[in-house]
Amino acid sequence: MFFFTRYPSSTLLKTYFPDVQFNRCITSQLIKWFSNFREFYYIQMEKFARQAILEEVTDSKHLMVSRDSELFRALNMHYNKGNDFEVPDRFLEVASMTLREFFSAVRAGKDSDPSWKKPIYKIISKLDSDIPDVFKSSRCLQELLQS
DNA sequence: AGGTGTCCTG
DNA sequence: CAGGACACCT
Repeated sequence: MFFFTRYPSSTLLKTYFPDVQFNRCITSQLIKWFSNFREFYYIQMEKFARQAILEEVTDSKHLMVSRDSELFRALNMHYNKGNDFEVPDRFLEVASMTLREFFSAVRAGKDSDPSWKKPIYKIISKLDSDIPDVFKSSRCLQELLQS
């Protein structure tokens, strides 16, 4: 689901787990998961952005996340270990945008500001997509089991 | 006060 | 990932 939405609301999550009785604990745990997912995501982005700068990449236009890039491998291994899901193109676009944001921010020296990542987070939070209905837990589990 | 997000830690 | 502290918002 993270491939589609990085900042899901609790209400959205609830609609995707219709067979789960949500309480404060379960809800906050799910929210926590996505928070952890984001942390990993942004850490990777910063790492590869800084690496690109060290490699003296100049044009951020050529900076993108493709399915055969190292960054994609790291992300896919983390969120989709068994390759159970086909990663949507939209995610690659968002990832590429994130990478470029980090790249230009670091290159501009904005990382001296303690809260330099906040603006990037805000941009990325606007890029969430809808989650396909296939992910609604019951059906999703069935498909995983038969594959 | 309770929900949410981040940072830091293990 | 989970736990906990902390800030921010409602």
